[in-house]
Amino acid sequence: MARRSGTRDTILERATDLFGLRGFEAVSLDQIAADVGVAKQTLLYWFPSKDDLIEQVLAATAAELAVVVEAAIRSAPDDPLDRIEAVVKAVFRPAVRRPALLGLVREIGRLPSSSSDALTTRVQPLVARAVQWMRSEMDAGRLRSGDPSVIVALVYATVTGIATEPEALRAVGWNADISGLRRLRDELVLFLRAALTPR
Amino acid sequence: MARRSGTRDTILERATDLFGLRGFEAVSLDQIAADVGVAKQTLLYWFPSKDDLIEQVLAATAAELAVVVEAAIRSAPDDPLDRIEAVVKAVFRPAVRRPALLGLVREIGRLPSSSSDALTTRVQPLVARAVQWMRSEMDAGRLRSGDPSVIVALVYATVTGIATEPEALRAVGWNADISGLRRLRDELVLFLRAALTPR
DNA sequence: GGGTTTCTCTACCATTTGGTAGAGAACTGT
DNA sequence: ACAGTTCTCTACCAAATGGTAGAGAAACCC
Repeated sequence: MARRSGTRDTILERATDLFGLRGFEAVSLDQIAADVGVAKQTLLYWFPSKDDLIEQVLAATAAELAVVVEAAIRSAPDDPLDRIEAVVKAVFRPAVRRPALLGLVREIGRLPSSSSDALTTRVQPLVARAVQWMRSEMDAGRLRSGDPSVIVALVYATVTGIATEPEALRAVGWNADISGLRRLRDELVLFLRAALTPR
Repeated sequence: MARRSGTRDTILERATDLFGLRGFEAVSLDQIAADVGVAKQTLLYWFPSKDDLIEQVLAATAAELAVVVEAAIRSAPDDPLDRIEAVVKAVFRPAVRRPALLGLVREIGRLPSSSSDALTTRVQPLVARAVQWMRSEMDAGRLRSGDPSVIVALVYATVTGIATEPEALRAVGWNADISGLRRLRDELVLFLRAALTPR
């Protein structure tokens, strides 16, 4: 049953980018096939239907993001504020390198929830852990008190908003090159520090 | 040349919601027509093409958002931090009432820029003014120093991220009801206060 | 070498897409 | 009452959509 060609992986990768950048419904199988350089029916050999392809793309993306975040958590420093900074920067890294990844997350709301279960079940525990950790740090007085789940949601919304809307951000007079993304990321970290440093 | 029926306005309104919630390419003229309760060709009577409809939707949305923001600026208090809070809350209001409005903004990046000129040219000056104002307040020492354009972009990304991704936010364990949105908004305002209060 | 599995292809299909042509109501000003 | 405009409709079209059927290479195991 071992795969002998890389076609499947290539399809997954290109589909991830196209879906993330333009949306599931807006990208046709023909377009993905042309992008990969293969016949549409080759896609349908590897993935029985477009819905299945979407599901696999989400599953692969969830796995990839989870690995990055887990690694960042494992190697992060102990000081709560440094730790937050490290993890936020880690989340930003794939988003900067490959905005389509977070563009996918944005697309979830447009799907029947069953298709996004793979991603949701992968991301939820990480977030739950983050919220729990933050609450305990707050109780211990090492972070200023607040509602951890709201803070996490806020960071999440910011990161996805930044990562997926470079064009729209240009509409507010901001330049979406790499250095611009870095400045945004650093400003976000400063915000978090200012808001969470214990008084 | 006066309009005798409200059909055109109804089409614009419904199309705004559908486009904002599901994306331009994902929504067909047939679907909009069915939603409005009219034949597809009635749409094409009022708007010569789908592209034209999109353009008109964006123009109307830009006008609507600009009015809200301008009114908020005009009646906002003088203290810089209070002023920021008032404007942010004003921007949030239509987003909360009608998330599709900001969903539209998110769609801009997927359009040929000519189609979004109407929105861009309407929003840009407002943002430019905000940045200029913030810089002068920083110079006067009434706000902590920073890069105003980055801060504005950050707020913008947060608001659109929150307003357009209730489903995705649920994936990170956050509840997207009205009170949840209010809590997020209030937390954002707290962040801004903490980050911008002069030391 | 022969049979099986892996992999990609051409040919085709029903449905949906954005859009055209043009008929016919219904309201308007005179 | 009548001419012109405003407004919505049915009927149709070429192209693109997701998907099926099945043929033909190429690599694998024996």
